[in-house]
Amino acid sequence: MKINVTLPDGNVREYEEGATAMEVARSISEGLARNVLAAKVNDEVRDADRPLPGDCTLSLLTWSDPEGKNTFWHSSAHLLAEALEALYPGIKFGIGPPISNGFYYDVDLGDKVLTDADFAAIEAKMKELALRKSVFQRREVPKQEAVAYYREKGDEYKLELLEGLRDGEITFYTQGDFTDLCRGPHIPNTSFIKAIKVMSLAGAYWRGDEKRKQLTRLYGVTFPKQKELEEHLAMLEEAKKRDHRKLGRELELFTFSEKVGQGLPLWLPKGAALRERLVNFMKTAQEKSGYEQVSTPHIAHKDLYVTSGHYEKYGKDSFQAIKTPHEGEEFFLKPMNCPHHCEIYKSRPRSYKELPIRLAEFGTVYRYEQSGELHGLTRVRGFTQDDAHLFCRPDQVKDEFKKVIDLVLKVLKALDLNDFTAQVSLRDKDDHSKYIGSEENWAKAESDIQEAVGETDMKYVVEYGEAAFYGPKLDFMVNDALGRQWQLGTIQVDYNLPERFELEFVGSDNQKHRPVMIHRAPFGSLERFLAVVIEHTAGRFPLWLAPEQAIVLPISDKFVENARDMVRILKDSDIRASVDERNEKIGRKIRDAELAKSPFMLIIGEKEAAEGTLSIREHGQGDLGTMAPDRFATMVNERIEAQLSGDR
RNA sequence: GCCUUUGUAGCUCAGAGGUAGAGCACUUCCUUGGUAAGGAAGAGGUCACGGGUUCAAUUCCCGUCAAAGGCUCCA
Repeated sequence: MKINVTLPDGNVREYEEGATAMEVARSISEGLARNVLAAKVNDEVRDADRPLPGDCTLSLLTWSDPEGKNTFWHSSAHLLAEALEALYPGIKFGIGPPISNGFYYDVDLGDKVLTDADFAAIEAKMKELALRKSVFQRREVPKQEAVAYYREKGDEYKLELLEGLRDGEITFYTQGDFTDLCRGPHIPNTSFIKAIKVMSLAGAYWRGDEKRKQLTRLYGVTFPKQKELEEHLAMLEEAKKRDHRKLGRELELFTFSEKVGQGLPLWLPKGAALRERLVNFMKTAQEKSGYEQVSTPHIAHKDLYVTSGHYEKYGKDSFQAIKTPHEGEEFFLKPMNCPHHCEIYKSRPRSYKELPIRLAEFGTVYRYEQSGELHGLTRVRGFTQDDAHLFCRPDQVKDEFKKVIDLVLKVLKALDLNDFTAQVSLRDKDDHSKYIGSEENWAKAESDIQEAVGETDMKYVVEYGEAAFYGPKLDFMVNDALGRQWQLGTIQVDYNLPERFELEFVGSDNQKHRPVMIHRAPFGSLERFLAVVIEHTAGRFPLWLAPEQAIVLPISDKFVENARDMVRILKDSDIRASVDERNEKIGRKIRDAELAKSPFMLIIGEKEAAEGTLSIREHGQGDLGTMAPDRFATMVNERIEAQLSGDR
């Protein structure tokens, strides 16, 4: 019997029945066979050495395929487990999956406490075992046998995993002396794993449940070539250099103080200038789009959050109430702006004619985050949202959504964040019971969102079951310069709050109707957004956003006065500039300005002073020649305009 | 909150059971220099905080606080 194998290029080849993917690879080329990690057979990823099931489509997976990498790292997790079992006999195993940058294995080490001093020994053991070229042997076993195996081994974690599996679908993989319950697939043998690094150590609750035992999680990363490991480590180094916490200190953007409290950033003048630019940028854009600015206090009466439902849901995780001394009334720091905005909406009767009403506020909110969760500016306890709430009629949802998407795209463009994905989060397909709001409204909003998104040219994915209980949403996940993904802007439809606050408008039928509310924040929070911008640009902010756009460098003190005059001229053209008045040589001033990432260095000496010009040097570019200050200002302002209109 | 690690000058980091060091930054002086570090001198630390062990602790032990990586959570 022969079978027909269809390859990705459409070629159909004939093989003997029982041929493996590896044999197919070998028939194409030895080189390919050496690199095959796994095979995708009719869309299922399988071991390359398993016989093909008959006529099928086949793609051979190598390191360059995401599934190939996953398989490689999954097998590496098994190798890590094998090494750990060899080094610490009797330990128990949780799970060991591949992740986006490597893999981990959760283990119960009993009384043994692992520290990073043990990494070298673990790596050495893994390398030793990898060289044995152990094959990953697949074996289908009856459930009883699997249970018996782990009973004897005394591994309650694997037994628990087995409970969730049906008889007949259980497979074991064995490489060397290590056998693991595993669906597979795996790479052909351990010798593919050439470069190994144990990265870090962490506690991880069994099955992510903090009431259960905390296991030791070991993270590792492996590669088929030593060079790739080195590149990976270099990439991590680069990420460290761009870390917004480090750049924030170096560029004097923000700081933290133990006295003020953790998770509460203090913005330094230059950082505050950045915030100011972002806020102004957004305000201008919003004014053009029919938003109205409002302003609400930082605290509110407990009743507000009882009405909104947040008190019940989050009260215990929130900060403690502030009580008035005589009446004992309870107030809370505001964790979000929407309840306040609902009250603004309610301040008078509303007609269908005035909808949509768009209330915007750069509202600073406070949330209690667990101490271990705080991280630089991306996770803080006090932050400012570029928040707005759109109150509209159900028939306006699509249009409003569309406008918000345009606004978000404009923001991302101005910040050069061109690599992003939009995620549409809809209801669980099978279970509509956990969502509030009418079936009719949901169905309409869900199709509105998808249509609105579909009418743009951006990439998007639809996730079912990811909607909030109160409405569907659209999130923007931005990939930064290092390929890391961040959730920034968000647009959410909300049926819950209009209900709870009993919001109404009078329709053309003279009847009362319930408006739909849309929450939206293109930046998300200024803090997190700036963190991403800092890391994405490595501190070289777009010209329009840079705290200082130009620094004037006099050749010697004789020209300080001329330099000051130049700054005055530039400021008249809205260029942010200052003078480096230090008694230093020009080389030094240039070096420091380059390190401070000043976009332009304007050098003024005898020649320029006589001509009334400036010698222009651009950050990272070098000398651009001389220019009169007004011409320089025009050039800068033209560039800014181009950046803001996304036209470059 | 939990697990592992860390906390020495403004920053980056050495160091040792006998009360501290470097580079950069800072101050003063000299130098007035043309596209990535001019020279000299000086000042600056309760070695995170609180206990304990010790003749002696910044160093060893415990606790607290803060930070890093992860887990959990995220209106």
